[in-house]
Amino acid sequence: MAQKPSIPKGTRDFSPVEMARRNYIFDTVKAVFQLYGFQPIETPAMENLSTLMGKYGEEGDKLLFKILNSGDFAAKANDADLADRNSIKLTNQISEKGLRYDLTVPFARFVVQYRNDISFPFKRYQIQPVWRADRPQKGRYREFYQCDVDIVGSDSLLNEFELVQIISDVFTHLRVNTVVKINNRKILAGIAEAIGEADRIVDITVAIDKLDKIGLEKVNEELLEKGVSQDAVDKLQPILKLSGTTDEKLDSIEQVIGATELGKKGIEEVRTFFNYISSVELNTEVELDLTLARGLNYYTGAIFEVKAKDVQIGSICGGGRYDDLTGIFGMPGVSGVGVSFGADRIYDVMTQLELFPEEAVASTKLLFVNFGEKEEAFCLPILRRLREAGVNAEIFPEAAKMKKQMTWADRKNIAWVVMVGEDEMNQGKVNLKNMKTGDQNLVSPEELVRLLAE
RNA sequence: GUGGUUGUAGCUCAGUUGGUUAGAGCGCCGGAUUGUGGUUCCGGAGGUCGCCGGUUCGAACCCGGUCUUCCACCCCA
Repeated sequence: MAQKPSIPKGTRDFSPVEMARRNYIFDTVKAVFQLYGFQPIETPAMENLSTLMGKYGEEGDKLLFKILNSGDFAAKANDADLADRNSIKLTNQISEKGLRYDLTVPFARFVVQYRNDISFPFKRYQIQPVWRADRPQKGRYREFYQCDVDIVGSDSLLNEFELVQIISDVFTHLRVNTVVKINNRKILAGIAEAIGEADRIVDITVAIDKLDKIGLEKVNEELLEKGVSQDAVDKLQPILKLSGTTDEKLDSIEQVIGATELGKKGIEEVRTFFNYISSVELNTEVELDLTLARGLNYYTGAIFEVKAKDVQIGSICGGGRYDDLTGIFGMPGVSGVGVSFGADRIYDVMTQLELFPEEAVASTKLLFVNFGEKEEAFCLPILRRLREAGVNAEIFPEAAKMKKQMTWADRKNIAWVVMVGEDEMNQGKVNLKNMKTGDQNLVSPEELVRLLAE
């Protein structure tokens, strides 16, 4: 029985038009990365499960796609675990590889593995798909592309500043209105410490991150539910209600957390960062958002998130500083900072806003209509010369009906069509038709090449 | 992972309380135009109604399961 062809949930095919648009995004992102001195690397789609597991928290482990071992893996599995139907224990025995979940952890692995060949600070970019066994919904796919830029081996906040400029440049080129939100994990840690709940930092940050989504009351409820004391929640209130300019926010929060070591350091970092920001003109708004807590467990300093102003779709770019990601792979004391552009979400935003330029869909410039063998022989050398001159050109591969060939050219959005029949061959010329205006002219092959090569 | 939602022609969607042969628009193919596309006119093809099972004399319609879509939660690009 012929089954209906389909692809796995949360994955997508890309048509030529979609690819042209996606490449438009990738190309501009790439160009900006290179402008700032970053170099590309690639890593395999699959990594050893041991390098992936435990890096993204408990949730993350569940969202990893695991790859079954080759061969008769079931025979080697432990009988007791098989009988128990213990998925987690069983997984360890039948799977040792997984699809990468992001590009940062594989990059950390890469850095450690090639530490002797890399000169630090190492600035790399990486544009590849990642996979998450999440349930798909709007702007959320199981296979999607990330465009990562990271600097490892430098503590300087100049790197954070460079990243924000990259973000600004990318979205300026793409004509997407964005706001960059900045926070600092050290400030969050300082807050947790100052209110006497230092070890609850994760629960606290996750809860206050939802502030603009569920409101102050629900956040407080959630905090209490998670076991944060009433006293601590009370102390947190002034921080949640902070407003004003960046300087004002920093001044007020300093009064609360300035005494904690981490908090003090965090405030200092954010001040330095904003000094850099104010030293140049940026097209993008940069805002200190103390409720911004998103990000993976491994962030230790700055946290970034970029939102599209005109479309609601979650963040289209995010990142931060991680002080010791390479430590897990046996290389401690190397700090890194980076951001990741979500190409698929950027695509969705740009589609919704109709921001793709028409030229993004590159196509053939000229088509030779095929009239038959003799005419073919006449056209082929001319076609060759056009291509040598750098003109995207092609000939219809068979002598199909004129109407068929014209329709084909029209649908492929080809700008020019050349028709050569007996009359034209006798005169040694070709009939050049402009598909937009409908105008037709007899020109010599030399003229044709000259005209189209411009 | 939890709760909900969606699925009918290539695409967007109609389809009466369950009742003959399941429709439209767009697209596709052919013709008017044997050397001219995008406009117009005429004609044509295309469906196991997501899949499997059940109820019924009878199911696109009711019930169960499953897959898919989208949404909320969780989390995230």
